[in-house]
Amino acid sequence: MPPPPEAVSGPAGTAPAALPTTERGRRMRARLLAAAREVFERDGFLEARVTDISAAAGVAHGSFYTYFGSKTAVFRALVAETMDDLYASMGTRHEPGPPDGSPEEVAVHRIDRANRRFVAMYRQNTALMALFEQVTTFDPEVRALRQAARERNVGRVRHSIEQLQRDGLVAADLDAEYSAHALVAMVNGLVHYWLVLDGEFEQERLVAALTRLWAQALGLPVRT
Amino acid sequence: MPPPPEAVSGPAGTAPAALPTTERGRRMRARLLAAAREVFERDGFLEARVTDISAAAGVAHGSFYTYFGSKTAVFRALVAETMDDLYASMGTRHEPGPPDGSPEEVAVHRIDRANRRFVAMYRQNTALMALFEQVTTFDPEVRALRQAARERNVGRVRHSIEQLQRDGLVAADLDAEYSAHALVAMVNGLVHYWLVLDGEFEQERLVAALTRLWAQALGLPVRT
DNA sequence: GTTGACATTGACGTCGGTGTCAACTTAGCT
DNA sequence: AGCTAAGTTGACACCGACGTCAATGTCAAC
Repeated sequence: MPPPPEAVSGPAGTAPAALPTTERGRRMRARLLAAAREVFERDGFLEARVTDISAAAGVAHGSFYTYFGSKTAVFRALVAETMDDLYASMGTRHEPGPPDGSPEEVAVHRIDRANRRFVAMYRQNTALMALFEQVTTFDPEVRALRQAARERNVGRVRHSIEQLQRDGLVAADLDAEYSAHALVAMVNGLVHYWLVLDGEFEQERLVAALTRLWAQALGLPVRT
Repeated sequence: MPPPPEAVSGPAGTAPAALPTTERGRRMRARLLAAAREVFERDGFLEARVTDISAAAGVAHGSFYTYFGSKTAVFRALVAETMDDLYASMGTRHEPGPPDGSPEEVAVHRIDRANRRFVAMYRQNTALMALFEQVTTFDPEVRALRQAARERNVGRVRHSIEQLQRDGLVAADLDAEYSAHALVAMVNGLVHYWLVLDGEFEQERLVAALTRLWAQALGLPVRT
């Protein structure tokens, strides 16, 4: 009996592939994950072979299946891991003190910093982000992971907008929730589009455009 | 010799698959193309099988290969065909006369119409557009097709902006070329993001947001 | 140093989709 | 009716990726 025909819904999966209990096992899993990232970035999701991954990790083909049930499974693990890293690195960080200026200018400056960080991150992980986009289109689980990440992001932005409203810098009647959604969608969409279609945008100019759009949308003064 | 190892770069291609010369042949090709669209929309690119396509068209498996060299080949044909249809339908069309109002208001109204048409079209072909996005990420030829389509689009927008500048409605020192790129990227990106991530945007609201962003970017008065 | 649970190995069977091809059908022409 | 080129058919060989598993290795604990 080759693959036990148990009705598990996993599209290409096999055994559950439990997490390792040993130190050695954990190292092995990590190596496989790193190798998977490498192979995926080089070959894309479709072209990547499980064989290539185990080969890149320098281990036997079979070992792969000790830790991951299928190619899709490693990919999901990779997405989860990367998303965590990503948000850790994007969390509130103490930037070199904001420039002197009116509260509005400081706010715009902060927005600019955030956009710059986002674009830079996207650029550094272009291959992987493109892969995420790709797999999102056909794997519901990956889509869910990204959706969750996006929700967290929207929440943070909404929070910032509400803060600005409390400070009297943004009109109180602005729908913070909806605006946050729109702004996040805009940034993600723009950067994704730029990325996938190899647009002509130069990084600095893209950041400037984003910041301007945000400022305009929120009614903050734009520095020309 | 199974697949003749000729060094044609086609990733999964076979014979050239010439165009039909007979009326019958043309009908057959059209049927296959329609069936392909159907199957792709239902199953996605990866899950779609050449067998399913020929079955859906009600013809023998072998007939498929008379007209298309591979799954990728039909898909490309489908993209080309759809893009043509799409631009034909988006071309300048005589809308019900614009509302009375200042020239600025008329301009904004026209922008709103264009955005509305674009969103509606996207919505009607959601499945197919998502597929285009997906395949774009790994098929250079499809990417090229879309890039060309995007260039045409940017050209049209740039033309409109320049017209507005000539009419004195938009600042003359605005970089029309760059703005056109940015605006097109914004619309495509936003709509794509909304589509793929199943955002909460309601169609009317999305159109309104897009129009507002355009107007703000161009310095036109926004109707609140 | 023996034990046994955990980890690793890689040759192998299976599976399903792909593309081929030789035989057959259709339809336009003389 | 007979001929021929174009179109159609579907059984089949092939391929290559996948996931399995019996054998073997590792190492901490006793």
